[in-house]
Amino acid sequence: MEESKNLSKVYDPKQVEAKWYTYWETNKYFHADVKNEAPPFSIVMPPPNVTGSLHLGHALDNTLQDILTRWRRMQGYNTLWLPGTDHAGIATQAKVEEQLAKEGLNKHQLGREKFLERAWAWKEQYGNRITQQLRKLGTSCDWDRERFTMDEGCSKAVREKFVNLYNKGLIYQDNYIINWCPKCQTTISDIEVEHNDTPGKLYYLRYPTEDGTDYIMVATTRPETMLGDTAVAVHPEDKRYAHLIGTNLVLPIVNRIIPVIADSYVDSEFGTGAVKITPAHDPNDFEMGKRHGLPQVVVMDKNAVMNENAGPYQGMDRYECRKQIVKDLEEKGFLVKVEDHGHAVGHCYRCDTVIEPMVSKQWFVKMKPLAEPAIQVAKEGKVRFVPERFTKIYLDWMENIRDWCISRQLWWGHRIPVWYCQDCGEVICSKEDPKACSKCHSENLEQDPDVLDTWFSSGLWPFSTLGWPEETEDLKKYYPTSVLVTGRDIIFFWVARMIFSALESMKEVPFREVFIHGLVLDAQGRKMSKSLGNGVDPLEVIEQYGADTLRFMLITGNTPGNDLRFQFERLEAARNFANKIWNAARFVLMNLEDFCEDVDHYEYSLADQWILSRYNSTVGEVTRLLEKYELGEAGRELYEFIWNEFCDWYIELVKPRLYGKEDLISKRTAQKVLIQVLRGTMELLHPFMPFITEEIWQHLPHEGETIMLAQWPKAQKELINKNIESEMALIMDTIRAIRNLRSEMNVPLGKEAEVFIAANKQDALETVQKGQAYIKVLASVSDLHLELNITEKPRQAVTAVIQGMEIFLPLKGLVDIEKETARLQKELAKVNEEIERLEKKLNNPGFISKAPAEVVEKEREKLANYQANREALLSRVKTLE
RNA sequence: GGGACUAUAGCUCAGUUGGUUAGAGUACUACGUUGACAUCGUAGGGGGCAGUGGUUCGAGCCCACUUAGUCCCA
Repeated sequence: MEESKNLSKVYDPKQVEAKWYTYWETNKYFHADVKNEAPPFSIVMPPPNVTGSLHLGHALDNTLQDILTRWRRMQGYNTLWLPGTDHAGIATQAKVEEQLAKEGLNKHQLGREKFLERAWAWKEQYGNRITQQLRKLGTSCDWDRERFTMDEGCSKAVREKFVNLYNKGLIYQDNYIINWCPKCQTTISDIEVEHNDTPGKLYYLRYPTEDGTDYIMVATTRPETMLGDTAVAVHPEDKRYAHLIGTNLVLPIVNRIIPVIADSYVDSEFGTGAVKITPAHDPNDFEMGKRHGLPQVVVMDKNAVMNENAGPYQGMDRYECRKQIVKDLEEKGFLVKVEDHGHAVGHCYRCDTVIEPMVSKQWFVKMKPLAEPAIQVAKEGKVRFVPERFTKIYLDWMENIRDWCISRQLWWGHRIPVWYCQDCGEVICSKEDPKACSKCHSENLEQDPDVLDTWFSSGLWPFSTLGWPEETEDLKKYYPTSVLVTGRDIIFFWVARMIFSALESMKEVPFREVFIHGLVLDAQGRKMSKSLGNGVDPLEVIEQYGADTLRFMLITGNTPGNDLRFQFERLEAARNFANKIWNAARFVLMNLEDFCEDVDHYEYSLADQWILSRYNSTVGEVTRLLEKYELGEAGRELYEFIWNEFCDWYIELVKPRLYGKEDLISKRTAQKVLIQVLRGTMELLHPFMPFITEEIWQHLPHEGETIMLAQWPKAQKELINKNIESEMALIMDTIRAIRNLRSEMNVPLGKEAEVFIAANKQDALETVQKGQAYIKVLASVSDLHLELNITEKPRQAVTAVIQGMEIFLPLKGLVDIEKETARLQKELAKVNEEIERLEKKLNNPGFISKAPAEVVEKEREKLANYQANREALLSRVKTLE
């Protein structure tokens, strides 16, 4: 306890955070014991990119998880928070390629095997960075169980899953229109395409009929794709073109003969109502091409450069080609007009390159059969989204799902476990690398060069990390997990895929609840991005303000599912809160030196009973809010309790008892209550601000090794006392009223004053009597004259009225009777307004008959109160006349 | 084109089953070096809840429409 006297006046997070984290981790407090009989509570961490670094989104996501984890652990659950990282195919490969480029190399020079060695080396070098950064945030996850999507177990799970789906006929290979990123040189899935509104042009082109007597005008945003046109489509009911359906057109420049087809997909309102169809380079055209059996002419290569099918344009970049083709069409008279036209253009979510829809042979997962059960569980509430509205977003997507393209033309990732026999052409899909062809026994096998979409492995995360496909103890104990905490931006990418993957493999949901949070935006409400340079580095924030402060700032002042703006003012407010707690604790510790616990007699004062009542209400309230995932509200509740009740009132009320030497019992009681309430409050706050609470808790008398494993406080209902609370409320109001009068009359608190109080009711009189000492100290009153009805009310005084009780602050010679009368009249006017409003309400028969009795009763009480105030004010005005 | 979200004090946001005189932080004003804290204390000013119309005894909260902004999907 000696060192407590030396606690610095300002809280310094640096001195405590590293110390406690090491203590927790080395003592294995984060470790979940599968043998522990308590009911399980488990979370798997959304794995950050292995080579990434911590950003505010991670900070928010992991703070929320840590709060839930620490809270449940304190509640006694067998709590597992399983951490890990994701191999992040495209992102990591891109970084390794970047590194190679600096050495003047590219991956083809290196070859696949060597490249992968480099990639693993990169992973070894940077893979720990983000997990170290997570530690700085205070995350209490079980590092002994840390996983990586490409570790042995996860890789095994991926193969198991792929082969199972393949054998069920749910994985197939097909020529299909995919999204090709010319920069990343790989396909990306539909949801990895970001559609940005881009200003563009709408080109009107004239396609002549075969006999040259007529023409159809089509409108397009991508004239260069005309080289791959294999039809023009119109709506079957469009009268303008009815006579041309079934006839042929001549494709300008190329001179290919293409048919006019009718398809109800065409929007007659758009452009000219006639659409050129390029099945190999547009997803909608692709579908239409399939319906009508149209040929697919691919006119670009993998670099988005025009290929041999582009004739004279071969070798041109797609945009260069666009310019040239427009020019040529114009010269030849095929270009009719050009209009400005904004439209959504698909960009690669990784590199922001405009993606090129292209027909190509890829692997797909058949989604309909998998989506069906995934829809059911959400509808039946077996997976519950918080906030609830995200259920609809999830369902809309699931119900309109398209097959999932899972092959990626990358090297870094899980290689597709399919081999092709070079001799007999047999296709072998196998969990183990096959030695020979199962059909012709040839050993001349070649594995499919592609790897799987990263999300294929992260889709298995909740069960692969627990040991699947083995039936491990962990899997039995912790699966299904309790809740998944993640950002609303990856509901489709990840949440949905985990749900359908789990249902297929485990026949059980992966998690019972999904707690969705919003994005962390900058102070102006913009997304943080590298290109804007508006990102805030959480590690710098931790360095400057401490992890507790960052955590508290991130979870308060925002509600579940909504985005949150990062503002330094709010960070300062959280920092000040930490400092306030620190100093309250310092105060308590400084006054504990002579405290001994083996006292068996305590006398609880009104203030003691009040703070215990408030504390116990807070316990109940915080617990209730956490159960509802209202973490921000729970944090706010604690903030208010600590600052506005414990510090502002209780500590102030208790000071005389601590400083006084006479009444030892009273002093001991105050010390006991201070310890009890502060310790309990630290325990409640611990999930939110783990470091400062541990530091303080360790200094307070306590049992156990760490606050982390302290029992979560239980509300003692018998200590919640509404009478005590309303008595204190009257006393506090009285104190405020006196302070108010003093402030208005410029009587500083340093100068003691005499005060008269005329209570209008016996119970009010008794309450104020009980609170006399408090009033004297906190309102700086020298003599308090308290009577039921004062016969001689001081004339030279200013007055306040609360609940019909009159408070007089005599000011000899200082009171301007006229001014004071005016002040009272103003007050009276306000009171009259309220009375009028309430009378109107209470005279409304509808209100009396339909509103609940207690509401009516409440309104009556209010009215009585105002009437009492009016009486008092009126009589005061009279005495001043 | 479909959908979601947001609109409350100068700024950032709470206000969860409709019921005090709508709150907090921050900023602002005045006063304050009383033995936890100036990263503080006391007191104060400031909005009638985007608009319109409805339901209701009663609406910031429910419904419809409108406007503005953000985002998702096609």
